[in-house]
Amino acid sequence: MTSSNDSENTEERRVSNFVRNIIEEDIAAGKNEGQVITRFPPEPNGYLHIGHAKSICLNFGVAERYKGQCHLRFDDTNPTKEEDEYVEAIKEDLRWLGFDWGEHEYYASDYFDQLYDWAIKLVEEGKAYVCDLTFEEMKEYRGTLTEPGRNSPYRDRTVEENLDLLARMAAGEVDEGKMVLRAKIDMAAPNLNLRDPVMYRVLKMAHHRTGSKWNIYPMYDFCHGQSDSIEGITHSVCTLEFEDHRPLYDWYINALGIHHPQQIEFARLNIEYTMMSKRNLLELVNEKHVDSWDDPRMPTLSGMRRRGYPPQAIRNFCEAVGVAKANSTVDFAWLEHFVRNELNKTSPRFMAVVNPLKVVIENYPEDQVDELEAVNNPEDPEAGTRMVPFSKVLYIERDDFMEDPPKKFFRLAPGREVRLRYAYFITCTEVIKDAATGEITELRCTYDPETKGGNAPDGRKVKATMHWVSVAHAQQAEVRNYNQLFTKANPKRGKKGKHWTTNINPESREVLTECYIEPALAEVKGGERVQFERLGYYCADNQNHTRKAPVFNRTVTLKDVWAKMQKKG
RNA sequence: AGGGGCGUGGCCAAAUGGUAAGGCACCUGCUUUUGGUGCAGGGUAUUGUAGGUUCGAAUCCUACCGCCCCUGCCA
Repeated sequence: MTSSNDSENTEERRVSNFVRNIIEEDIAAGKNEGQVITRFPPEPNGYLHIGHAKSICLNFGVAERYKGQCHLRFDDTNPTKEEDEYVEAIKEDLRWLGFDWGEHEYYASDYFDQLYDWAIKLVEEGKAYVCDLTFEEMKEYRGTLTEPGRNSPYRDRTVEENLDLLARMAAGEVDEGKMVLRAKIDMAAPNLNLRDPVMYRVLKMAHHRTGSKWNIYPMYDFCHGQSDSIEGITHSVCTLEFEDHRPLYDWYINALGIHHPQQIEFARLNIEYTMMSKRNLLELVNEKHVDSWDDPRMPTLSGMRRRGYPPQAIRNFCEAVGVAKANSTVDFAWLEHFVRNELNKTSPRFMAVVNPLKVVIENYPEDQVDELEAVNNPEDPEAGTRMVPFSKVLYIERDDFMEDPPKKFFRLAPGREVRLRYAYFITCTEVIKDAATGEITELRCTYDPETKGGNAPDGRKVKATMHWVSVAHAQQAEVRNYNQLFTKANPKRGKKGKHWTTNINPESREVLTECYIEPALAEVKGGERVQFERLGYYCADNQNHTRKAPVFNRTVTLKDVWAKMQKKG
């Protein structure tokens, strides 16, 4: 894999974060024999988003940096939510990001037998019991944040009875919701997680990997720490909300006397104008606010892939964002910076007119066609050149002409001369309008044959260079311009009583069907990333794009000082 | 209110007692056949507040303020 200068520089600049500091101290102290084993533990119940990418980059990054390894483990303890489809999608996203877990692909369900044995051990030691309380009763017995809970009336069952009941639960003799296995810890603990937490619940449902073998399934809390332990994880990196669970994991691990991974919690990633919770993303999909999980407006990795974000840009972004314990929300502009930076170096340039205005070059011979040489990527000489056809009738961008331009506008206007990129200087001589609506329908211009290629022999300068396309040679295409999915930087914080979906941006997608692309651009394949000169970076849609009916998604616009000036007024 | 965390410029984030990095954003110039890229420069911080310890504090202590998480048989 080529590591770009950018990623190397970022690597150098980011001297430390607290997770790396801890690991380096551990290595220096000879802890775990200097080994570093991390893991990325997704639940296969949805698609990965950029928030996961932060965790992925951290876990795989740290493993690589310290010559360790990172496991991929699916936390599949709840058969009611998990599916193989998600397992495959997650693996695809991970590979796309560029990470390799080798043979270290695991499933929490691989440990179900071991977990059950451990549960029996805890029962035998009087550290766990079967409880018949209903949901409502359990809640009531749990107490509140400020009041201690009360012991369950089933708390003092004999070991024999507990063993028998647990076996019956496992054998399918107990209905769902009737009994659970709980750890006997402390109903008065100020940390609610320690108030006799549930270890096993009855779920008579087939599991995507273990089939119908089990009628009971371990809770995440009774599974996660032990899974890390079994795999010999040295540093178990997770998000802040699990800080409160650490004492419970410690309790299980100590009670079982097994390897103790060190859990380190960090703040999850938030980005302006988007949201990162699987629940909300699922709602966007289910309620058809977006087309699918991989809708280019989604912050999912599959959505970003479809939108045209390069994986390296996401990795560089995650590296730059850093790792800390303070909750934070990153500027959207920062993400876009990394996307542009990567794309600028790698995408071939083409001319495409997205909002056409017809231009007739009056003094250009009717049947003549010039083939003009254009540079494919000024940032990369190796990308070479291509030929672009020029003829009498062209399209230019509607925004590139103003009949009555303000001072700062230096594109085409009546009587003004500009350059058509790689072609000629042209001067606007006449504006033709629709008699009824007053809309400009066509421009008449003249060209200077001496300026072929874009330079005037007499040395005269021109203030603007514009992109264009020859009508006779252009292919029509669909262009989907995407904007922020939400109108608020924090979509969740809207007016009181208003659902967050009311903050969805009605202009998040603009579909343009009357677009024209130069011939070479029509050769591009689905998934390829290109630049439309002067407009932005685009990606041929990885599902709908065909040679006959091209479809391009806008990844991100180019920076545009003119647009910025207009916005400011 | 009980418990667990967190507060460094507009946004992230370094600095683990020695006198506030860096990036993004923003602003100025220069370069430019993308108003792109690149280059040069610039302004933003009494490090949440108030005290204290110290020759010296973002870093240690105390109090206060603010924000986040926790009462699923979800993860």
